[in-house]
Amino acid sequence: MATMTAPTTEWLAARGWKAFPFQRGVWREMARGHSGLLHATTGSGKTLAVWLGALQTLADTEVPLTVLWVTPMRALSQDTLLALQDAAATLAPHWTLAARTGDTSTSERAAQQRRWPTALVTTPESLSLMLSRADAPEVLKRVRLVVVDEWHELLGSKRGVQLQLALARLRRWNPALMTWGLSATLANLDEAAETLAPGAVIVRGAQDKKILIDTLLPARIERFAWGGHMGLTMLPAVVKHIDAAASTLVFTNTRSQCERWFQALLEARPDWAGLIALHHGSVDAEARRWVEAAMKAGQLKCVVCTASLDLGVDFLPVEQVLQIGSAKGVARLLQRAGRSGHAPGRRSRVTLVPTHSLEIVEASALRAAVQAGHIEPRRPPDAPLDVLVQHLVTVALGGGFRPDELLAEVRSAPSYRQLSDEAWQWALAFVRHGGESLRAYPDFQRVVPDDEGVWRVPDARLARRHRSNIGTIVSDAVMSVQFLTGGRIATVEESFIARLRAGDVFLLGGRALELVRVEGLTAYVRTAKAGQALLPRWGGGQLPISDTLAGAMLERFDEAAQGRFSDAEMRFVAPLLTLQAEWSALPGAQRLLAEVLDSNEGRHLFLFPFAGRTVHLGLASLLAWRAGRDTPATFTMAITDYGLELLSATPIDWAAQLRALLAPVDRATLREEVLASLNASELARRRFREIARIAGLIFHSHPGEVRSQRQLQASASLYFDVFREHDPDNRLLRQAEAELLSAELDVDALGRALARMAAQTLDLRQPARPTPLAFPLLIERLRERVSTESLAQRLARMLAELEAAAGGDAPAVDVGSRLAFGDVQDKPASHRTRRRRR
DNA sequence: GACCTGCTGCGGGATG
Repeated sequence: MATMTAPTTEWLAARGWKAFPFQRGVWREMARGHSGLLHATTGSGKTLAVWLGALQTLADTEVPLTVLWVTPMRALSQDTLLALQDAAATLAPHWTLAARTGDTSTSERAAQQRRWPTALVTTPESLSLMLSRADAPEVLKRVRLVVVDEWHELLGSKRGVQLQLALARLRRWNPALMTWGLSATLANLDEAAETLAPGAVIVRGAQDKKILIDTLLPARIERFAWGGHMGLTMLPAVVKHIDAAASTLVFTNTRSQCERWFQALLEARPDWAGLIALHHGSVDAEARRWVEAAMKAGQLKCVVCTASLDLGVDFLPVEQVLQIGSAKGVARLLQRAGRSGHAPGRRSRVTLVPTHSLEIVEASALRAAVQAGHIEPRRPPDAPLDVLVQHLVTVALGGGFRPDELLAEVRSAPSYRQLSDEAWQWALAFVRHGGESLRAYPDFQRVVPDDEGVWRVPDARLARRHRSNIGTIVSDAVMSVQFLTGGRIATVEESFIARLRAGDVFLLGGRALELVRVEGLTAYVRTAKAGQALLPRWGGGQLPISDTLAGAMLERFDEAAQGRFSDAEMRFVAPLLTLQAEWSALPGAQRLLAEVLDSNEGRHLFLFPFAGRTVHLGLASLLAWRAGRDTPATFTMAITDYGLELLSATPIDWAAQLRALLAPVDRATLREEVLASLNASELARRRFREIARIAGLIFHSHPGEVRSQRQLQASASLYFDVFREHDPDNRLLRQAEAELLSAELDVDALGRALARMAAQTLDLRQPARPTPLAFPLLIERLRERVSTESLAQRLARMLAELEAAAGGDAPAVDVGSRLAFGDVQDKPASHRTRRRRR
């Protein structure tokens, strides 16, 4: 047995590490057996700090599974394993280390089980799978330390909740278990620490990362920003910027934007072929691994990517990061900036590339927020029953449980601290026989108490099915896109391919492809000529800008209102803001701006709460619903991250009514009103699919079987209807509604926004024409109504006339004549994506 | 021919 002493400064220096004070802080806390949360800037040596602490504290014991190291990504597991092995080779050569994820081969798994390694690197899902082993208690009770890497990534999701339940289990088996989280900085560090482990100490690591944030400003200011969000007008400047550095990571917000930019860069610089690559969630895994390796080896000049490279392989050679379009939040920007200069003492550099004028204000706001240390919080989900139900079956497989004991354990997981007895009984009944409406079906009698009162899974087939469906990530069914000759290219949502016909051309994986035929869940393609392609649209989440960022923007507007333009970005947009102030007013932290404008379409209300598009969607529906309660009226709405538009044919007296319509109400009333104002049951039905999957009602996969999206949606929908008719109190139904309100509509944020607006001065203006702030909303709504061709023409005309008016020599524009829709046929929004060039 | 919005992450194992 080797006993380790603290590594010497020389030992650390030889590996390029300085002994930072926070590292000693971690070692001291560990020596006392404390749990903790270590937060520090990326690339500051968090991993080594905790690992060295583990070696010092635990190296004189060498039992199987002394340390579990949990990472959110398989790719990270491999990297982490190598880093841990390096230090252990010198300091604890008697330790064995291994990784275990979905990538681990059957033979490796078998070898691990014959002799568990001292330290195991794994994922939350693989940890849950280990809990489902019959010998889980014997094997896992020896764990003395769990390290959770990138805890901020897991904290706010059901994956984090699943991990909380696993930790609660390990803690019951070993009450002295230490838990250490590694995290980026968050607004709610206390909550993050407490959610990880009760009483965890917070250790602040190195925060001295130098981050340089600058903005690529366009050649001239567009006072009426409408130019889409692709940002390709910035191409020449971006090319120049990439050219000037050895290596660049270009972040885009969407996969289609990623594809489009990659093509555009290649067209601009054909000599970069082979030197630039693209990387996003739909690109084939093999191709992604190649890109990561090539970037790491310094063979690539530039990678265009989405959030797929937010985490992951640490690219030492990355010199700079470009962010095309809004970063949406302070934490996201920091995360991305941290991809460059990823080593202690090195500087990160991120350059923002705005795709419309207001994003230049965002850029200024982002820098201010970073300087002030304002970073978004991440909040754990509250007692999701689908995750609990899955966990119950897992535990029943992993040695079985007695309900009373398990209840205490589950309540020790912070997300379930308030779990009611009724909810617990419901969850038990659900795994026992599927709840009231499913009693008749043996497939839902998953867990049964034996003679001694221990609940177990008696059926080997159900056990196997459960294991192959463990996890909380529910993604849409995707089709694999392959060449006729067999090479896999990428995956796209079934719905995208379903819209195409043989012969159609689309851009994917950096290539123009022609669809040949579809077989099952595979689409066969051949190479087509570039230049005439449809862009795939993937079904994705919507990313509203964060409260933190929106708040920072309002502060910028306040400064502008006082005539202060404190940085290059604000000076650049000064003409836009000045015009806005002239024609109407600027919004501000204490001032809620509303604009009312009449056209021959009707009366437009523009409101600028700066609360992000999710909140604006709920708010627009709520306003329309409240307004229509007294006087029947039909509204058309548009939303952006900055504001909303309500258009009514009837001349609503907004000046008299708006204040009252924005009145805050208590939480329960607000939830009722929001549900009433939307097509809530359809939205909840969609939400229910995820819950049904996690709770084990429907199955993502049986080994050797692939099911299409349509099948899954159909069966989820069936359960939804059955429950609603025969079991209306079903708690999974209620959860779907609650998640719709919280996760999708963010009704609590809406409540906060209403409260904030009530405290603001309402500044209602009646401008003669659409203002720079209103213009994007006008466009947003037009986009939904008219074809792109005529939209472009109309916009060009509107813009020319608004610019003329802004120039000062033109008479006030009669907006009505500009907005006449007589020449335009209304079309469903989907036509925009169906359009084909012939 | 210009125009295009909408992210990421995981996952079996008994038997021969």
